[in-house]
Formats: sequence, C-alpha cells, structure tokens
Amino acid sequence: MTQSVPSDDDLDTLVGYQLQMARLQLSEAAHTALAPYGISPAKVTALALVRAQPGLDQSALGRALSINRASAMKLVNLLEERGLVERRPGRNLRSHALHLTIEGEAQLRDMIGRLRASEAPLLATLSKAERETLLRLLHRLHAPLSSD
Amino acid sequence: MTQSVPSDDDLDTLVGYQLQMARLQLSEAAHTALAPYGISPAKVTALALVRAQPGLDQSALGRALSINRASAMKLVNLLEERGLVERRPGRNLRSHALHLTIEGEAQLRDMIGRLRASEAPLLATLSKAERETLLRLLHRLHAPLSSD
DNA sequence: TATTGTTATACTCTATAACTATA
DNA sequence: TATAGTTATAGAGTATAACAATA
Repeated sequence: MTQSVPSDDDLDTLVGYQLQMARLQLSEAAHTALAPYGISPAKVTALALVRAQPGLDQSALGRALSINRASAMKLVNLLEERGLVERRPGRNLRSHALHLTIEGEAQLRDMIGRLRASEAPLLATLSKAERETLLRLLHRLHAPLSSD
Repeated sequence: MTQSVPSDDDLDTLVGYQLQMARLQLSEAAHTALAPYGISPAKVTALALVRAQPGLDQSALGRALSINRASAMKLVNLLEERGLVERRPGRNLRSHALHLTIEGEAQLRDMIGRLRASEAPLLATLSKAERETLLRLLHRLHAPLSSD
C-alpha cells in the first residue's frame, strides 16, 4: 500500500491519459459485444448520429465524428452496403440526406443494448451515483455548451 | 432548452460512448501539443510505463498497452531509434530490459508538461473539485484493484 | 469562390502467422 | 512445452490531394 505523491510530471493526473486507459478497459468488451454484427463502436456512433439528426449530410456526419469528408464517404459506403443507412436526395443537388433504414433502426437498438450489457460488469466497481456523476462530467467535457 | 428523457437505447448513457467523445475533444489539442516531438500520446504513455517500471520487457509493455508483442516491437524500435529508450540485457537471454535514456527522461518530462498545458483550457468547464472527482472515478474504472 | 461528393494514394496502428532462440 | 523476440504480411481507419458538380 503505497502513498501516491502527485507530481507535475505524473501521467496519472492527466485527464486525457485516464480517459484513454478507461476506454481501453471497456473497448475489448465492446468489440466482443458487437462481434455478431462485425461492426465497430465508432460505426454505432455514426448510426446513432444519423438517427438523432435524420437527413444530415456526409460532411456534417464527418465533422461530428472528427473525421474528414473522404473518411466519412468510406464509412457511409460501408453502412449503405450493409443496408443500415440510405442516401436520399438532399437539400440541394450536391448533398445527400442520410437516413437509417428500417433494418438500421432495429439493428441499432440491439447494438446499443449489447453495448450497455457489455459494460455493466466493468462498471460494477462504481456505485449508481458514481456512474451518474461520471456520465455527467464526461458529457460536460465534450458538450460544454449543452444546457441539459 | 430540451428536457432529456433517458432511454434504454440512448447512446448518451453509455460510459464507453461518453469516454470516446470526451477523448476526441482532448486528442486534437494533445497532438498539437506534441507536434514539436512528432510523437503520439500513446507513445508518451509507453515512455511513462518504462519510467514507472524500469527494466520491464517488451511483452509486458505490450500487455500494459493492450497491444501484442509484434506491435510492441515496432513501438520500441521507434522509441529506440529516437534515443528515448534503450534495450539492455534482461533477466535472461531471451528478454530485453527496457530503460529510458537520459534524453528520454528529459523529453518525457517536457512532453507531459505540454500535455498538461494543452488540456487545461478544455477542462475549464469543470471546477477543481469536479476535475479531481473525474480523475478518481476514471482511475477506479481502469485500475479497480489499486488501493491508493 | 466555397462547398459536397468522389476517387486515388499513402500513412499509422494493430493483428496474424510463422520462425528462432531460450526457458 | 511455453515464452520472448523478430519478421513479413494484411487489414482498419484516417489523411491529403486532386477533380467534378453545384451553391
């Protein structure tokens, strides 16, 4: 049982480091949970964004995911090939409006359920109140302007 | 101002999702902060692990970073080429003991300082107490057996 | 001029598989 | 037999650069 002495060059007090370590802890379980769909957690995020903002275009999707247009293009191609997303005529002649298919809606719900079940045992180390605090603080970190 | 209604198929209440979104928020600043060194945050983590556990071998480093032996090999090759890490004779004839060089020690301290400065403005949305709570909860998530 | 989609190409990170040497 | 290092190869994810069509 050692007494930790926080220091200025200590990695443990960097939020970015702790985020990455915690994410590693959950990511293996997440990939396993999604194995039946052969899809990555990041693609589930993309599907959820399309569901939350039906009709958004590829460039907007890319910006929300912090990837560029070309990468968003490849992502949408894959999701469309699998029948989860469709490109409809957009606001104007050069953009596409992205929408989930019926199949995409159904699969997304199941994927999210699997993800939730996969992280439950790893969160057992925290109380319900602590889990809620963690979610709230993380949310404020990436959505500082959100009011809810 | 919308009232959020938490639902079972809501991505916002997945810890893994919130971790990834918060990490994205910090990662651009982190890469910029490390640009003078042309090194990624993950490599800084590797250096910090070697500093914390001098003499550990490549396989152990890989396990700590959740990457396999072959990937750890390439990582150590790069860090050695840059003169930050050295391979010394290990416990036995088939393993190497990894150590930071003097230059590695110095650069690591500066890298961590840069990372700390880079995340400060992004953490301004949280109070000091909230930042400490966040660090503590994240730490417990990935180090559930740690006693300090 | 600026934006959207598209394509081609390249880079980073990681994995798998196979091999050698050592334990 | 099992483990540590090594090498070659492949896949995922992303970026840059260039172009066409449209705003």
